[in-house]
Amino acid sequence: MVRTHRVTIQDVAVLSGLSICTVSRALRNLPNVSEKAQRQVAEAASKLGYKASAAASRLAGGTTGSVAIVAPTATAWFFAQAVEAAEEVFGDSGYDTVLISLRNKATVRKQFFEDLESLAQRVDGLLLLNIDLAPGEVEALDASGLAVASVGMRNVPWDNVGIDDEHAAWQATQHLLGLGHWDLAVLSSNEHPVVTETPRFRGFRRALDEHHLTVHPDFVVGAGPSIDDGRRAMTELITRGARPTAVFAHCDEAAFGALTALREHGLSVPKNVSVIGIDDHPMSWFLGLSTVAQPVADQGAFAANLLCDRLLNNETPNQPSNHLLDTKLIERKTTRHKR
Amino acid sequence: MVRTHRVTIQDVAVLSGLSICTVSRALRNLPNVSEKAQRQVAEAASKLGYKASAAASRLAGGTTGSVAIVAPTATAWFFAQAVEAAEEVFGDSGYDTVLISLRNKATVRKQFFEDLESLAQRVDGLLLLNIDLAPGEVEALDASGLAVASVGMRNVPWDNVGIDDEHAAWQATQHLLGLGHWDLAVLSSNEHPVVTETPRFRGFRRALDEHHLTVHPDFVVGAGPSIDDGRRAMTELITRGARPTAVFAHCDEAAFGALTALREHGLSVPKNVSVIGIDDHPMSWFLGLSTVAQPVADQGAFAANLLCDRLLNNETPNQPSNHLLDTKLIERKTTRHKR
DNA sequence: GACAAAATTGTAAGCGCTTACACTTTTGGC
DNA sequence: GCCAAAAGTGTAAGCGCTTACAATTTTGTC
Repeated sequence: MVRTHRVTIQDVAVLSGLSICTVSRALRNLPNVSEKAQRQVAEAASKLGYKASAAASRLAGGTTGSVAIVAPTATAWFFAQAVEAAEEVFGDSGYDTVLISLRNKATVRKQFFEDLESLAQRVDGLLLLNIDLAPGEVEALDASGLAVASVGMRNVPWDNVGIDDEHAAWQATQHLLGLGHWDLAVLSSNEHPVVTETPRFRGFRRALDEHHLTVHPDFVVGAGPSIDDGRRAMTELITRGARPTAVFAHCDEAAFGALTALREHGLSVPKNVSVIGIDDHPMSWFLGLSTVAQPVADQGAFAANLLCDRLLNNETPNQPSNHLLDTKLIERKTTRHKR
Repeated sequence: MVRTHRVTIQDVAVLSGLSICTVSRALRNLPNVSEKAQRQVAEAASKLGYKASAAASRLAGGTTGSVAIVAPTATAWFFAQAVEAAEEVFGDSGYDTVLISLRNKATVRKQFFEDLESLAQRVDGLLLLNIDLAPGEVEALDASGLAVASVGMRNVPWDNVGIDDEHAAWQATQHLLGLGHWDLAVLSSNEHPVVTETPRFRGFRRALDEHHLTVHPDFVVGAGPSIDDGRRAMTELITRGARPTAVFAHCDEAAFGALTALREHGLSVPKNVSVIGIDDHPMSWFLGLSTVAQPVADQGAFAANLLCDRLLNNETPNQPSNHLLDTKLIERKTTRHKR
C-alpha cells in the first residue's frame, strides 16, 4: 500500500503558481485577492482534492471546519430527525458534523461542560438540541468562544428555532374541549422539576381557562418522552382513581404509552377515552393517534443554517433571533366527541 | 474578561524543571521516563491546570483524533441506535465522532466515495453501517488508507460485526412452521435486486426445505425497511390473491406495515394471519409483534471497539475478523397456532 | 574503579496553517 | 507619462505539540 502524501496548502500553492499565503487567503475568501488568483487557486485545490487540515488551521488561529451537534440522546426519533437535517445543511456548507450525545446521563452532561474549552479547539460552532441549561452554563458556553445556535430552547443569548410549545398544547387541548370533553388529564413533561411550569402545561391550562375550567391536580402527572414512561404515568393516573374522558400527552411517545395503559385497564380509545399528543411521530399515523404536528427536520435545518450564517458572516454580530415554526392539529382516530 | 495566556507544555516544563520533550513523554505515559520525572510533571501539570491543545497534538502527531460513522440514513431506528452506541465507545477512546449520513440518496453516496480521499485527511477511521458496496468501492476504501470496520456487512476485508441473518430468518420461519403454518408469505428485503438472494430469504427457504415445503413465488414480495413499504408490499400480496396464514417480514418496520395492510383488508392478526419480523424495535413490544431480536447497540459498540483497537495498536495488522452476535426469538401476540 | 550498555533527558526540526509586515504591481488624477 | 495611493502578493515567524537523534546519566560487569 502506497502511503500517499497528504495534500497540503503547499501543493496547491505550487500547482496554482502562487504563494502559500495567497492560497490561504483565496481559500478563505479574504479580500485582496485578484479574481484571477482566486480562480487559479480554486481550480488547483479542486484538482488536488485539497481540504485544509482542521488541526493546523485551528492551531494557527483559524477555524476547524467542523461543528458539533449536541443532543440529550441520539436515539430518540425527534433528535435523530433533527440531527440528520442539520448534518445535511452543515455538509452543504462544507462543515463536518461532530455528533455528541449526552446519552441522557448527568455524568456525560457534566463532562461535556467541563471539556468545553478543549472542544472549542476542535469545532467552530455548536448546535444545541433541547439542552436544559443549568445556571452558569450559558456563561460557560459564552466563554468558550464558540458560535452557538439551538433548537427548542428558551431565553438563550443566541439564535434559536423551535415551535410555540404553549400554542401547540393549546391546540391539542382546544381540540379535546371542542369535542365536548371537560374531564381532561394531562401527561406533562417531567424534564422540568415542576410539571405545571412547562410551556406545554401552560398552553393546556390556558385552554381550560378560556372555557372556565380548572385543572384538577389528580389529573396531572409527569412523564418522560418514552412509551414506557407514558404507560407508567397513565397507570398511575388510573390507579389514583382519575377517570378522565380525554388525555393530553405532552408528546406522542408518552401518548403511545398512555394508549397501552388504557388498553391494559380495559378502557377503549376513543370510545371511552380520547387521547392526543404532540409531534406527529411516524408511528402516530400508523396507530391513528391524533396529534399536533411539529416540523422536526425543518427546525434542525433552520437552526443549522443560522449557525452557518454566524460562522460565515462573523462581521455582522446582529441580535440573536428566535424563530417559531408552525404546528398543525392532525385529527385521527384516537379523539372523538364525548358521548 | 482578562485574556489569560494559555498554559502550554512549555509552562509545565519550566515549572517542573524538565524539558518540553520529557514533559510530553511523561504526560503520555511513554516509556523511558523516570518515576521522579513522572511525578514532577504530574504535579506541575495539575498545579497549572494544564490541558494539551488538541489541535497541536493532532498536527504534530499526524492523527486527526476523529473517526467517521457512515450510515445509509441516520433517522432509522437501527442506525440511530448503532450510532449512539458507537459514539460512546469512540468518545471513551478520545475520538470525536463525525457523522455522515448518506440520506438514502444515490447522489450523496456517490459524493461520499468521491470525497473519500479528502475525508481521509480529516478522520483516522471509518465505521460503515450496512453500506451496500458496489464493485470497486472496497478498493477505494482501501486506497484511502483509512482504518475501517463495519456493522452488518459481508465479505469485507476488515473487521465486521453483525448477526447471522440467515439463522435469524430461519428462527422466525421455524417458529411459524412450528405453529402449524405452511402457507407462508415473505416480505423480503429489496435492498438486493433479487429478493430471493438475500441471506434472510435463504434462511426462510432453508426452514421451508427442512419441512419439505417449497416457496410459492406468489407469496414472495420485496419491501424496504419502512412501514409504508411493508404496507404496500402486503397489499400487493393480498391483491395478487395470496392468502397466507402467516407472514414473515424481513424487519419489524415492514411487519408493522403488513399489520396495517392486513387490518385494512379485514384480516385479523393473529386470528386469521400470524406475523413475525426481525429486529425487536421498541414499537414491537408496544404492538405485541413477535420477532427475532438482534442486539443493535451491541453491534455498534463492538464494531467501534474493533476500530479503536486497529487505530491504537497499528503495530498488529492481524487478520480481519467477522463477529456474529446472537439473535433471539421473542414470541408475542401476533403469532399463534393455525386454527 | 573502568568501561560498555542501558536508561533517561535534551535539542531541534518539523506538522500545515494563519498573519503581520514588507514588497511589487496596478490604478487613476493631473 | 509621472507619482502617490490602492490593490495584490510574498516572506517569514509563529501556533503548541511530537519525535528523530544526540547528549547525558545511570547501571551492571569484570
